[in-house]
Amino acid sequence: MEKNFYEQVFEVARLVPKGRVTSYGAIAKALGAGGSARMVGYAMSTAGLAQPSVPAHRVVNSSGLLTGKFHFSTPELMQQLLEQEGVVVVNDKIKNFKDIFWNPLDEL
DNA sequence: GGATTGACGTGTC
DNA sequence: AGACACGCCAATC
Repeated sequence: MEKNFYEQVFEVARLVPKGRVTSYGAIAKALGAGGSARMVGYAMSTAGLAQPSVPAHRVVNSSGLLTGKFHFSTPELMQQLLEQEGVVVVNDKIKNFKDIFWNPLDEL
């Protein structure tokens, strides 16, 4: 552990390619945190304060639901950003989530 | 330094 | 299918 847990989370979150999404649990696992998926989400809450903007909109829960959209400037921002990248969002949930899901472990 | 918290995950009812 | 409960682990108060 040379970096803080937060920084590691931010790092992985920034690695998410455009038009793709990942889940908190996947990131946690990629960091070796395993079941500490909550920490990932918690870290993301500070992502807004992180200097290199973190694409938190590309990170959703395992169901592909935009759980953290309320933490953005505006709840609509998250969905808008995703749609901008070609991600289809329906009813606050990502369509074809499994299809566009980006696994950090696949890159790491 | 103990208790609380939390943008989660999985399993049950 | 929707709601509820418990578990995990680190940061913050």
